[in-house]
Amino acid sequence: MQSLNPQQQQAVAHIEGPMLVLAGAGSGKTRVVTYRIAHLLDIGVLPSDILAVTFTNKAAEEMRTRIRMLKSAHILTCTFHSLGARILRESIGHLGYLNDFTIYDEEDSEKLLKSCLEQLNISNEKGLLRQIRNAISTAKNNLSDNIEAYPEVYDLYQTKLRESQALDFDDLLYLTVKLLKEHESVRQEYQKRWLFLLIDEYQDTNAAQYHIAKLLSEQHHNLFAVGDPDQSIYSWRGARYQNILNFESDFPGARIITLDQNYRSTNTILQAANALIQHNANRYEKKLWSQIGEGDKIGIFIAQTERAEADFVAKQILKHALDQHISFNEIAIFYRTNAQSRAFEDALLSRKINYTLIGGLSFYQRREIKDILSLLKMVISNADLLAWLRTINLPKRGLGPTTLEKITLAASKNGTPIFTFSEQLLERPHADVKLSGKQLQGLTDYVKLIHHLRARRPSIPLHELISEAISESRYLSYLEEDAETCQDRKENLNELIGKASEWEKEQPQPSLSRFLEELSLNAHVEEDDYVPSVKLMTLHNSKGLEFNVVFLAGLCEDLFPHINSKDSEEAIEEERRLCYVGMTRAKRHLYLCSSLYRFTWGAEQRMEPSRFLKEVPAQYLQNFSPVLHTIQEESDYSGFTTGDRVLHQEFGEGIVKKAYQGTFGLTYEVYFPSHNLTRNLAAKYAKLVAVNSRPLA
DNA sequence: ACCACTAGGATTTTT
DNA sequence: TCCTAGTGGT
Repeated sequence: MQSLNPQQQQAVAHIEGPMLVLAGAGSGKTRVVTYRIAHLLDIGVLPSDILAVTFTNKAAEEMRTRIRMLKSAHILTCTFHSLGARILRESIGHLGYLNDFTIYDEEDSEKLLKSCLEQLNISNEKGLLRQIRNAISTAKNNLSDNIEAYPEVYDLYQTKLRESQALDFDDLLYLTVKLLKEHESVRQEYQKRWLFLLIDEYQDTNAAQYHIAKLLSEQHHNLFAVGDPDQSIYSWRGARYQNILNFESDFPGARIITLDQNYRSTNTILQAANALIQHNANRYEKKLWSQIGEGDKIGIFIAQTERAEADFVAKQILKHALDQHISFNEIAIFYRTNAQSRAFEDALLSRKINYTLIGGLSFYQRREIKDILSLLKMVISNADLLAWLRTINLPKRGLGPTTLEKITLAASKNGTPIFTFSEQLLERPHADVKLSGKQLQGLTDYVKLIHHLRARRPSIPLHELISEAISESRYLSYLEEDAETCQDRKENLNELIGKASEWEKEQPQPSLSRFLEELSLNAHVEEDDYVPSVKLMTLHNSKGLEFNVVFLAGLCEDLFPHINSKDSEEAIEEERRLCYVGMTRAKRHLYLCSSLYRFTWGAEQRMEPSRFLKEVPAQYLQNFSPVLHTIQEESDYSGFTTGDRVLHQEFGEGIVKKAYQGTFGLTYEVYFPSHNLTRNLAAKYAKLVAVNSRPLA
């Protein structure tokens, strides 16, 4: 307790009733949550009475380990989605579903939706598929069961999900709310199970998540919510930061505590971030402060091209690593869209800097992994249509799209699960499905393969089952058709086997179904820390993390803020919050980078520097850019141009005569009247300071 | 049914 | 620039 400030202490000591902690960036939020859990345990609350819900798997993991550092108890920490999966696994029967449903990820549900469009003869023009997917997702997250456009697609999609005995990600929330709302006994059961409920990142809860929180805490009222409205960045996923502002009225008797002392960043970084977020009209005033001291100025770099931008970042990373002995693990590059990562990967690779790409296409989303996992899904399920479609013709068994459509349609008409239907087809022919001898043989092989794996499942460990699935299906010979990618893919499969056996060792009761469930909800938990590496990620992925050195890249108008957010001030404000989140991840060194030209879709495009650059006052900035005049015209960055007055440590006041790119990077030719001396000074070595008001004598 | 080739569309952000 | 859906030949 003594290591906490008074506000933190109050939050930690809070026991019963609703509480909202408005926790600014870096204000020790995780610490407060973990200490409070420890405190609850100290006063005799059982570990099993406590439920902590976070926003990402990573955050859940982090919280679990932080709690374990304090207490040896096991506290259930999970995301809303995995909480939903857990509840539904136990109780979905009340809604008329079977409880051994499979979970479809984004790719799966998009494929399923695509098949719906095809079946209804609706062509996927102008990203209609995506639009409908978003509409369905939004509807479910807002707890509505219809959409305006193409309701028939929604209906068919739901029907197909049910036929496949599958739930999509949004169902995990939507159906949980439905279950808790409509079945009082079920609701009471879960209200009794968890007497203390903690929710992190409360500003990013959507309607469904909000209702889960409300329903679960209705009896005991012990809801402890933590969040920061300035860090709400998921409105496009239905998040409503208003939830945090309405907390007092939603949960009568709520106490509210604000944490505004920042323990992470230098004052320069905080002031700059504060200044930026001030440009948002819709916000509750809160000013972070810190005792860490002023620290370095924020580096600004406007490159000519995105390549040059990446080069600067790579160079600067090496400089920090070599000069200040900062580990690569303490350095991160953030960008707005995943596609931006490539330039940085190239630059880091060419300098042999280890890096880890966070997010993006994860291991478990790779084709070969999903193929084999789908095969394993068929071991468990008779109904999983997508897993069946994915594996039935791998390797080629003579069953092409036309035949598959006939089979799936007939199975659907029959009301028979797809695999069961396949088995029946072998025994007696079906009027609508005529198969050639070759096709019949192929289908027989497939059914035999699944039967074989099903028979083997009880007697061999999981990782052996996986390698048997690979060998028995002759998957490797299929991979060998593409010589270029074959080696990589084989290695990935080996890694999958390795990961499975590792997982088996850790689990008290390993089973195939648990393994698959964990993977579908926890698709990226990788990351080996053995080799220090620079972390590359989107700004969204950066939430909740901190690094000694942060590069915020691609600060170009239309990229960040993104072009799609231009038509509404609300959306621009969310982009600004995203920028705020990025800046406040930095502990000591922050760089804001941009470029004047950028390759998009193969063509070079002129970009304007982001408005966010101009919203950070020049006094906090230090310009590293080579193209001074361009920048000076366009905004008020620090950095010097001809005519600027500067102060030098040794020579005193001087005037910049020229700025140019020298051997040591940006260089100034400066005249010092008091010494009657002209010197060429490299910007990175001579620490020149701006002299603002006073003219030279 | 499968293969090879081509034209046109794509990039926001995530559980 | 890269990926994928669509086309036409075998």
